[in-house]
Amino acid sequence: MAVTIADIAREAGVSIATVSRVINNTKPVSSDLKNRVFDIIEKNNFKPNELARGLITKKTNIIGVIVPDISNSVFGALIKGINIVCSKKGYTLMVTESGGDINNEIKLLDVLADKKIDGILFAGINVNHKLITEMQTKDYPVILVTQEASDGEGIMDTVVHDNIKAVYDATKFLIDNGHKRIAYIGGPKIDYSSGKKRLKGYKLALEDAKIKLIDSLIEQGEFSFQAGYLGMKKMYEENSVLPTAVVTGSDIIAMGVIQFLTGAGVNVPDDISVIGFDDLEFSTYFKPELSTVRISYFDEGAIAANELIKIIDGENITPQTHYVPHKIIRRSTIKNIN
Amino acid sequence: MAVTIADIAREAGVSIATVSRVINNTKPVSSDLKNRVFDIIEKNNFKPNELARGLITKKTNIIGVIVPDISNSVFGALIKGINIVCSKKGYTLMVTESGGDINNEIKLLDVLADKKIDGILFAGINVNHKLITEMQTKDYPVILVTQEASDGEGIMDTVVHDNIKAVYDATKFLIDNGHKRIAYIGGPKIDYSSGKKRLKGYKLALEDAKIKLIDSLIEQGEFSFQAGYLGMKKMYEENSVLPTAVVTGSDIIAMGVIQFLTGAGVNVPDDISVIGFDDLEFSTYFKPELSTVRISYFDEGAIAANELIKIIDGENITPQTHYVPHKIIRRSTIKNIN
DNA sequence: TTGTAGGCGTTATCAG
DNA sequence: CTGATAACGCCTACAA
Repeated sequence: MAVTIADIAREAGVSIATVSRVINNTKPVSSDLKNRVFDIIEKNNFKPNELARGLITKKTNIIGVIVPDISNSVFGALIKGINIVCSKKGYTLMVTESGGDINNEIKLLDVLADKKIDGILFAGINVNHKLITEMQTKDYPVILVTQEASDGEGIMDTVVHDNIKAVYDATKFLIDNGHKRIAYIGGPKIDYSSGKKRLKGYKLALEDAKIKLIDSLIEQGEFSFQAGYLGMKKMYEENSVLPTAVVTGSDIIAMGVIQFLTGAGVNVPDDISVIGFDDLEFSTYFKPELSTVRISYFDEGAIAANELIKIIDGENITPQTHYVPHKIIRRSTIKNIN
Repeated sequence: MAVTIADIAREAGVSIATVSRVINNTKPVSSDLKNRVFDIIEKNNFKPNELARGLITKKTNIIGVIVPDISNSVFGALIKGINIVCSKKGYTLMVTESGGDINNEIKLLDVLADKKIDGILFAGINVNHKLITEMQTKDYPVILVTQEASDGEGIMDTVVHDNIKAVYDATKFLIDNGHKRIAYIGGPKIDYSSGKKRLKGYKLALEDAKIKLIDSLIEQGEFSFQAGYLGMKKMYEENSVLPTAVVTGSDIIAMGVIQFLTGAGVNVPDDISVIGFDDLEFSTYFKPELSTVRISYFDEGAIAANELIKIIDGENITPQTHYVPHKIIRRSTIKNIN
């Protein structure tokens, strides 16, 4: 049986209340008494039971995290960023995986609630009205990371990168390098921020450059190597005139694209330029080294965690969307054809 | 204020005890009463407070995880495996990151204890006597994953791959392909399972094949691309006769090795064969496609989680080391020179 | 500055 | 089968 506050009180010859006060420094206690109690606590290696404490204070110092895929390096970086600030501020992480399925996400919202977490950092695929309503009925704060709400944007506090702008910049970068026939191979349509918004950025950039959109140069699928490979294959087979460049929804997709191209005897970047998205560690090791849009998921996690903790601490914050800057990284997969 | 068991009892016109019984199905309750209570619970969406419950039952259904690096894909896969079985069995994961630092690990052992987790899955770098002693004084079970104890092996329940055998097999594979001058570039010496043991496997294989060990063909450093690059560079510069093959401690190291070799005009695998370790997703996308030793960290996590839950459930298990099988994967970086 | 006692939401023991 | 009631370990008015 672990030592309790009562044991300490007894040994120190004081009341439980007094011990509690010195532990929490919540009310003045004479310094000699304080020292005596501290010594006894130290000696017995006493640690207050956090369950009992949480029962009263309604605080557990646990923060819940919901991500679609724990083993995906994007979310790995995100969680690392979250953990860095949380652990520093005395919070422990409860990490869960949703598979991106909304019913699962709703379930996890409850599982974590049952665990009495102080707040949640939520990375979803499509944070729609239903999900938001669900979140708002909870008695803990939740912050969106990596993904903004697809419905009623601005209602939820959010930390993301500007997906539209990021892909806009990527596309613009290719245009500035002389490309006009630019394809897009990106993530799924259901994925609001990473699917829809990125596509939008692509379209906007073409529009601003007065380049006509060509439907057969747009493919949407999974965020996978295979999807990139197959998407490029389809495009290759269905277009008599190939694009000179392709914007992709992720580095993994880009790798699949390049894999197909190389296999088909199309040289990257001599024949076709390719730009990725995310800037995974491996993108540097890939051959040819992948040009991409660097996103700091680590930073997003850290900022979101900070924001959440502020709210937990009672700071009155009006919901807003924080944008973490991105950066175009030029490596070896883009050719200037001006 | 959330609804409590008292509210349910009142509305159902029964005692709190009765409600508790129908919830936990711990003692017979007349079926009509049971139904009435269930209905009211349903209607009010009542969920027992897990803190209060845990206070009494000494069970939280939380499992703690300690890994050196959350964003490392190896541990990503491990955690995913752990989570799959834990979530299925009603456990939630508390994930922490140690940086591989022993003092940090000891601290986390306490942080998690304070959270009243039911048990811990521990992935360390060097699980020495001090750490084991620390673990054994805790009042919760801990299972080692990915790493066996460096001191007093067999004392702790452990789930790992056989590092010695795995690298032995890798080295043997090269020998069988006609190689005799085989180098080793692996992880740090402090790392017991992944550093020391893998080196041992290499040495054993050479010994069994009656190949003399050459000190200048052995490099130990970090598990990083850079370490692989620099290790190979050093070896390249210090040996007049290059090896015909190199065994590495990880895929990342192997990639660094190949990067240097390629840059130095040495062709892989025509001039030098290389074999990695882990089989990361990216090893297939790498050029040339990396031959490697496949380890299923996912399985290790799943098995370890299962084992831990058994212990938590009171099954009396004698500590043992479970080995998860590995597999040599031949791709494009090994040449048969027989 | 310190102590008493009630309560947080459950489970578990003991009667009936 | 069902109901009081004492824990579980701690915090926090309220008194003193």
